Order: sequence, then structure tokens, then C-alpha cells
Amino acid sequence: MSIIDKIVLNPVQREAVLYDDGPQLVFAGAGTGKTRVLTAKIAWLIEQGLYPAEIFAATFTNKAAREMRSRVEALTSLPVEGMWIGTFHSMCARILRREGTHIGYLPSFTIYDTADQLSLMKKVLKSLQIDDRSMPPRQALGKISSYKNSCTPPEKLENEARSFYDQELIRVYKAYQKALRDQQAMDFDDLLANTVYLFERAPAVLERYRHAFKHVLVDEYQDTNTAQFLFLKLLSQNHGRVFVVGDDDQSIYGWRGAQIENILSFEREFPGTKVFTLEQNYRSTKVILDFANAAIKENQTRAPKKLWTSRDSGDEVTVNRFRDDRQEGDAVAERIEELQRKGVKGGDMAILFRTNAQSRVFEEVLRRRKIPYILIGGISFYERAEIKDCLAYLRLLVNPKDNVSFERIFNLPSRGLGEKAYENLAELAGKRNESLLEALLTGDPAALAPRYQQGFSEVRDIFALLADCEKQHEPPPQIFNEMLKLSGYMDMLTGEDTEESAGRIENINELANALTIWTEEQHPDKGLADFLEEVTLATDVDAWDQKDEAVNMMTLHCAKGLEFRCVFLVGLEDGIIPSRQNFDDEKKVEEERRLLYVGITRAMQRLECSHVDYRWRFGDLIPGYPSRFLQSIPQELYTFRDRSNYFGTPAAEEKKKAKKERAGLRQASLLTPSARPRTPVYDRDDFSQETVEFRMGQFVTHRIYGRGRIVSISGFGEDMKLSVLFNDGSRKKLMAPYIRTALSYTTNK
DNA sequence: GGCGTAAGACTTTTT
DNA sequence: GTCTTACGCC
Repeated sequence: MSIIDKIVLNPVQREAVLYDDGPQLVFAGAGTGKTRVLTAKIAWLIEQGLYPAEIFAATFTNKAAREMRSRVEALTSLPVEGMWIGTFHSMCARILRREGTHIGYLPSFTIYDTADQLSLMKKVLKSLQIDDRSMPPRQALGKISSYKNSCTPPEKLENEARSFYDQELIRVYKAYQKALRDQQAMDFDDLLANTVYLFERAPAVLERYRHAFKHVLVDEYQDTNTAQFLFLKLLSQNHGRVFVVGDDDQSIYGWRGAQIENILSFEREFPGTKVFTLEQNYRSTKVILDFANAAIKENQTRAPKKLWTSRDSGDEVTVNRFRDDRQEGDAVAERIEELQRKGVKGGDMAILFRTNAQSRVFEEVLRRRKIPYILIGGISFYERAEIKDCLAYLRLLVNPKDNVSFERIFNLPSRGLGEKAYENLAELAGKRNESLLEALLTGDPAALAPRYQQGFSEVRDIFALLADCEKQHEPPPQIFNEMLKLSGYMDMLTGEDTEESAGRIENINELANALTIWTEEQHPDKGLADFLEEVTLATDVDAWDQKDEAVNMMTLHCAKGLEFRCVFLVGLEDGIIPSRQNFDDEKKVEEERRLLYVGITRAMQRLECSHVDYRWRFGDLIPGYPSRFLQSIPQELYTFRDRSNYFGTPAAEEKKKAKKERAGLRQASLLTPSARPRTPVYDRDDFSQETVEFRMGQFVTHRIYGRGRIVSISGFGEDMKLSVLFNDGSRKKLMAPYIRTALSYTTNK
């Protein structure tokens, strides 16, 4: 029985799988069976006699790669270890480890994450004597990143730099790249760009890979950047067997250099392309699809298409209006409990939001109500300080040129070494033209100032001993334990004996466990370096172990490619989605609309959207309005419920609480942060109309703080902030909507 | 050199 | 509200 009969495919899907005559572009709308087609295609190719090792398939996450690999194995009943399937970044890293010598890199190079990049950039700016304020490190990194994403080395920019800033930026770009090279490190962008440079500079190498990969497949093609496009072109030019799958309506990584044009102009770039369009959706109900189609329709830059389904209408899509984000959190939690009582598993539900900061409220309310949840993304495990510290030790062991890691740990735990000691060693390293650790290990100890010798000899011993362990081929988990002991890091934490240090120890134990499982159960033949690479290139979704009971929470970006029975799409306000920062650029607004579209199309059966009137931000309450995207969706496609509830029980509760707090305030006369009421009480008619004008010196009242006088005004409209001197002597900064003129207060009373 | 407090920045999204 | 950085004191 052929593969093609083992997997259910509709006519278009089947055609796409069986076509074998040059470049193929598959427009696969959300939920149209994209993964199915991709899997079937690979399995079919293998059935046709292709060796798995001749297939190069790029997926968006490592998790997707793992799943696809096992599905292909199930279909073909063949082991397919040799197949190259993974993220662009991980496969480029693999190529660069093998071939990097052609561009000046050892196989042991380190991959720098965003935090490492930042510390390196700070060092670079310092060495060039450029002030942080004239060129913020993050900004410089952002610009350099976009250059690298389009494979533009600094040399290519030299003739175009007009302004002083641009010239400085080129200097910084060059110095940054040199610093990376010097310490045998690459950042995420380098993995892609350097592979392209490698192919350009070493044609023989390119030829080998062209020959090796007979078929190139790419998932989520709409999110590829120029570097990835060039990579694909180089790799597939002579045979033209490129199979890309994507959906321009789900292109959401433009800010990271992704070019939606890549998918829109694929046919032009790869002549003879055959296009397939999948429009039948198998995921969502008709009601949800209608809602999604209406949302995305507004976009100008898109290939025309419309999802359809043969499924039933399904439950209504709801749009709820809440008073503030806390009420939104409570209401969503209540709905979750309700659905759980009806038998829906937590794992079938997801709360999706635009920004990570929005997760907080939901975490709090779910924890309070003891509803299990998983937060995907945010500050990941591997970004925690103690984890990064441990990894820095290990990274140094693999690559002793890594100065960023050295700087992180040379005085951790404290060995009496500080900035002056660092400079002392850096001077020695400079003279010897070595990295910091190399200079320490091989240089003359007497060259260092006597007061630092004790501390530095401790560091020297640690790495000398660890290097021995490695030489004797001790397994990674054992080396890790040695490191914890020798470095004194564990002792430092046990010595602290606080709740915080206990948590850190727990995290480190978790890391140790992960390393043990990784080594013993999954990769007995691999070493520390491989573990470190996997850990830095892991996506947020990779670390997600979906549980039956736990409600899923993540950003819209993270949710791409996933599906859930019930989806709560929260915080749909203008300024959140679309993000305020993208207001000015219609192209960016379109990307935000696609982001909303991605969110909507995650839902299989039930979609509940919400927006709030007020949102807490930086300790302030900011007014908000329903997203412009919602406003452009016809009303008959959803059920609107105003649940803003300004008069109900919660408000009454808060009124009582606020009264108490107010009494406390008067007594304390000191406005300590804890004494400050966290939630102002507001009735609908409390809000001043936008037309109300405030002026300096005016008497006003506030529900909680009472009567006072305006001493300064900033901002305007709904964002206006007033500084008010109250009768009890306190001075507060307040949002205009919560303040009324004294006159209206008395009439209301 | 280490530690504490205070002021300031920060939030879009991530390999 | 939280995290990072700067500065002053021990």
C-alpha cells in the first residue's frame, strides 16, 4: 500500500504531494492541513526512493520538527534519523560547526542569546568610547540585526552612510562582528547570515550541500527573512526542487526581518513554480471562520483567498467588554471553571494575549482559584540568572575564548575580584593576544597584581580541574556536578539560606535533571557542546509539555501553528492590538491585523474575545477603547456583551475596602505604597467627560482622596495626568478620568 | 570591593 | 509594578 493511501488527503492536498516537476508554492490557510501535506510529501519522497539524508526540511519550531519526523517514520515504517529537519537556525548551526573553518570559526563556537549580545555590545561601545546615550546598545543591536537579516555586511554600507550616526554605527557593527569572531561566538542572526557568507565564499562547500540535498522543503515560508531566502536560493538553484508552504495572512515576524514579499513573489523568484491553494479549513467552526475572514479582509497586501468549511456553524463568537483587566481576568477564570464543569479539559483551552505583560493578571487569578495553568514564553527557564551562570561555566569549558561568559562568572561566587582585577587580566590577555580565560590558564601568574592572585588562582584551578574531567570523557552530568562543587556556586547558594536561594537551588537541580535525562535517555553519544546548543536554540514552544488539565497561556506570536478547542482572546484594545507603536505605519498595522487573525484561527470550537475600559500599567490606570480591528468586523458575526459592571457587587466591595484604606491613610498621614489603595472606586458617572477642562489651581475631588487642588498638568485628553495636592497634605499623580471638579462632586452628593 | 538604597527605564512580539 | 543602574558608605 502506498503512502498516499495511508493518509487522508483532499484533491488539492493530494495534487500538491504528488506533483514533482520543479518549485512548488502551497498557500495553506490556517487549519487547512498544512502539516499533513508536508508530512505526506516527505513520506512520499522517501517512498519514491529518496534517502532521508537527501531531504532538507525547515520548520518553525524544534517541536514541530520532532513531531514531523515521527509522523514520517510512522508513515514510511523507516527510521529517518539522517533527515535534516529542524529550524533554520539549528540546521545552519550544524552546517557552520562542520564548515565554519572556511570563515574563521572553530567547530566549538558559542551561540550568543539576546542577553549575551547585549553585554558584548556594551563592551564594544565602551572600547570605542561611544556614549551609551548617543547610541543605546539595544538600538545598535536592532539595526545591526536587520542588516544581518538581509545579509548586508558593514563593508557594503560604507558608501551609503551619510550621517555621523550612521558612520558610527558602521564602526560599531564592524567592531561587534570582530568581537564575536575573536571569542568564537555567533549571535542568532549570524547563524543564518554566516551560512550564506560561507556558501558565497566557499563554492566547493556549497556544491557539496547542493548535491546532498535533493529536495528542500520549508514550512511557514511567509516568515522567512532575506538571509533565509538567499540560503534557499543558493541551495536549490540548480535542481529547483523547492517546496514551500505558508500563508501570507499569518506573516507576523516582519519586525524580525521577515519579508512577506518572499511568499508573494515566490513565483517570480523561482520560475516555473506551480501554485496550490488550500482553502478548506478542518479546524474551526463556520462561525469562527466567518469572524476570521471578516477580520483579515481589511488587509490590502495579501493574496486573495477565503477559508471555508463543511462543518456546522457552531457556538457563537463572543466579544465581552469589561471594566478593567482584573475584571477581565476574573471573568475568564470563571468561564474556565464553568467549561471545566462541563467536561472541557484545561489543556483544551488557551488564553492568548498580545504582550507578555498581560499574562500577570491571569496568572494571579488562576493561581488564586487553584486552576492549573502553563505559561509559555515570558522569562524562560534558561534565562534565569542562576541557570545562565551555570551555563556560562559550561560554555567556557567548551569555548575558552568566550569572554562574555568569563566576565559573568569570574567573581561568582565572590572571590574578591572586581573591575580593577578584570582590567588587570584583560591587559595581560591583550598582550598575549588571548582570551581572558586562556591568558589566565597559560599566562604567567606573576604578571597579575598580588592582591588578585588568590582570587584568580581559584578560577584557574576550577577550569584546570574541569578540563581534566572533560579529557577523561566524563559524562556531561558528572562534569556539571563537578562544576557546581568546584566553583563554589552551590555552597554560595546553600550558605544564603533564604527562600530565594532555595528556589535557585531547585532550578539548578532541575537543570541537572534535564541534563541527565538528555544524556542518558536521549543523546548518549553527544557532549556538553550539543546540550548547550540545544538549550540556546530551543523555542518557547519546544519547552512546552502540554498537560491535560493545565490551561495554556501565551502570546499571539507563540500561538502560531497551534490549535485549541476554546480560545480566550483578551486585551483587544487599540494600542494593545494594534500596538500603539505601530499606529503610524499602515504596513505594520496590517501585520497586527494578521496577528489577530492568527489568534482567531487558533480556535476550534469556541472563541471568546474581550476588551477592557481601563488597564493597569506601570501602576497607573490607563483608559482604552475596543480595537479598531473589532470595530471593522460586522456586528452580526458575533455576540457582544457589555459586562463592564460598574455598579455590581465588585464595585460595592471595593468601595468598602477603599473607605477603610482612606481612613488608614488619614491616620498614617504617610503615603506608603502599601497604604495606597490599589483599585480606585469608580462609578460610571464618576468619569469626567472628555470635554471637561482642567486648569492649574482648580479645586477637584477624587472618590478616595477627597478634595484637593491641581498643582500640575501633563498629557492631554484621556491620557492627561494631574498632580493634585489634597487636603490631607498628600500629593498624588492621577489620571484625569478619575477626577471631577469640586462642583460636580457636591451636586452629586 | 561589596552591599545597600534610590532613581530611572521599561513593554510589543522571539530564533 | 518590576528590573536595572548609579551612587554612597562600609
